[in-house]
Amino acid sequence: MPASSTPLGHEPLSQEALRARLTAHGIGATAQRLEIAALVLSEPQHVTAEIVLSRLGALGRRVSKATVYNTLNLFAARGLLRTLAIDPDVTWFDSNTDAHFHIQHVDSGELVDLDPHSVRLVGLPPLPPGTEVAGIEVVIRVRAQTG
Amino acid sequence: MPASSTPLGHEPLSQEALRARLTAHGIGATAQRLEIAALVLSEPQHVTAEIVLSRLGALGRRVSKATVYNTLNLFAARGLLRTLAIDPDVTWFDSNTDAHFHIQHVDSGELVDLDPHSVRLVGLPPLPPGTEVAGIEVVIRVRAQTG
DNA sequence: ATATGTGCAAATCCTTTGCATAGAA
DNA sequence: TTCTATGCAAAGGATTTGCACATAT
Repeated sequence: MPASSTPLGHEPLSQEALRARLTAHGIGATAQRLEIAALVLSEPQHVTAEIVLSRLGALGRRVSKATVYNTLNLFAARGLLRTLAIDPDVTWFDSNTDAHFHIQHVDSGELVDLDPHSVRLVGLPPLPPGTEVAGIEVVIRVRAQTG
Repeated sequence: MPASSTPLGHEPLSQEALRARLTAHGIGATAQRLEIAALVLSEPQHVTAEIVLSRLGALGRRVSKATVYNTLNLFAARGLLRTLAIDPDVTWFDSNTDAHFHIQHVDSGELVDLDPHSVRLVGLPPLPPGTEVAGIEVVIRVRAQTG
């Protein structure tokens, strides 16, 4: 576990800081990974592989789709990102790894963080014997008001 | 599956009752739909298209994969089932349409209802303006205890 | 008859994978 | 070197779709 370079972990990060962050997580700092890290880790956000790919394209950086998927999955495995398994259509990656919940617009798929202080999960559910919590996800799906 | 309780609409259903239920929801009562309804609506449970397909096969009923998907989606659209969009690998359909949350085993994918009385969501999240709640999903993912 | 539903196969879409090449230690 | 990462295209798996045939009212 790192915790060395960035207190909150989401300040605009220098190339050096990014490299240190990857290294601290046991991730080799390649050009492509640094590009993706710069896009994704600089501030809390929700991204899909497709989004990362298009942003890279907009910046003129050419990174293959396979590498984007590999990198996002690697970051998630090493704790730099959190995988959100709440959308059947696409895998979302969250650069905010703190415990928090989400609002999703069902029409656009867009995700928004839920204010951690506004909603709370109360009560200890009886877990199946021999199991432990791997993660908790709360999604409030919203749509445009009808009528 | 021990039916310790019997939520609304989950009594063992006769062919007549099933037909009436479909008709009441504006669904034409075809042979295939009745087969699937008998399997799925008779008691609260979580199923995937694949599960329904294999159960039908085990009973010697031949229903095409396309029809199983069409039927489950139709049932969900008409309110007989609830779609659970919490598993990136597969779409789960829940024949318990009452508000409740879930525990999922990350290894097997298996879903279990969370006792509605043990866990509660507290606090009103500020919804994006012009939106209304379409649904709320809470998933507690568990895994086999390590160590 | 006339509108609907079913089944098969092909098509889609997201994601992963195999393998040859390129880069880093 | 020697190990690891990248890129391309193909593979994979769940779900949808087009269309001809069958069914129901």
